[in-house]
Amino acid sequence: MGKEPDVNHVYQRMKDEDVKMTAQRQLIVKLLVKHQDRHPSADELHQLVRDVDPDVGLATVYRTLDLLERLDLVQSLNLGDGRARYELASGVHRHHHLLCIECGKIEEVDEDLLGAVEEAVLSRAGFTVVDHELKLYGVCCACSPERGP
Amino acid sequence: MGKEPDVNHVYQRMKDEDVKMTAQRQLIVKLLVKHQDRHPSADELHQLVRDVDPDVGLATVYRTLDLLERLDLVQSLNLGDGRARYELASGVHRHHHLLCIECGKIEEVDEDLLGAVEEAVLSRAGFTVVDHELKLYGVCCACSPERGP
DNA sequence: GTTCGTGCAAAGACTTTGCATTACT
DNA sequence: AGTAATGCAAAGTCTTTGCACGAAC
Repeated sequence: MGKEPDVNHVYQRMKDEDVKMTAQRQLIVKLLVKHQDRHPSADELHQLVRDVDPDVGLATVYRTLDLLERLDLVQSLNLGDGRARYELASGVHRHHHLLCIECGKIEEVDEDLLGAVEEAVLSRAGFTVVDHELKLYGVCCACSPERGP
Repeated sequence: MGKEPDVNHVYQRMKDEDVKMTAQRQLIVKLLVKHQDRHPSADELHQLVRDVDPDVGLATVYRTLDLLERLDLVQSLNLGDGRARYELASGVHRHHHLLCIECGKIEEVDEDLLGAVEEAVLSRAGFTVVDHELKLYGVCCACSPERGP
């Protein structure tokens, strides 16, 4: 339990917002939850959708992702490969991403590590931080030579 | 002096790398230095270029930016508006960006505020950070209601 | 004189949009 | 029934690429 995003939570939010619950939207949400770790692009998600229902169009995937993003149920990421990637929103702040420059694996850091940074920015620049996005590029545990595979 | 990127530093690096110094490249570098604070997109930079030499093509701007990025003289940013933006590289690490959600102003934070964060990630996830990119969304000094304009 | 860079236009990738049809409430 | 969502295809952006010409070393 807790604030982990799950299918029911998303469905409930959509119901509260009076958006129509279509088979396509249900499927898209289900697959977003199922493949949370994949950070799929719209196109990748569309492939997953088509494996279940080949009639769903790519535009519907885009429109549903836009809808979910407006409802703060999904956030889009830019992981540097020229296309938007999507993940379920996990709370007030985004979580951080560790991008391994060796193997390309994407890990997540859920804790908010930036409290001190945000305070520093406020006092030095008078800038009040509301949200943040942090990408850390480096070498993951498995690729690290000292801990080798 | 110091590590601030300037025209001569960039020219020297290009000379060292045996890339040809063309009028177009000189102009592009000059304008990148002149408009450092603008974080121009390729297209915006192209407009600036054309104000001086209307014959320069957009493809040349893209190719020059790619070249400079490969030489670590420029880094591309994703500030969330769907196009790549560019700035001169300023050292080992990228600096951070403060994006005001009210007025859209982009400020920069040069200090490296993430030392503690990177240590935490290393010890908790065994991930060795090499570079990072941090965007802080919030309200800048000028837009802050308490300090009003 | 070679080699590399440039300009142009075409192609490519990702995303958005218009419109007739379909499905939800 | 009325409204909103869908699918398709076309259009829109941003970026890359092929090729002949021109410039740098």
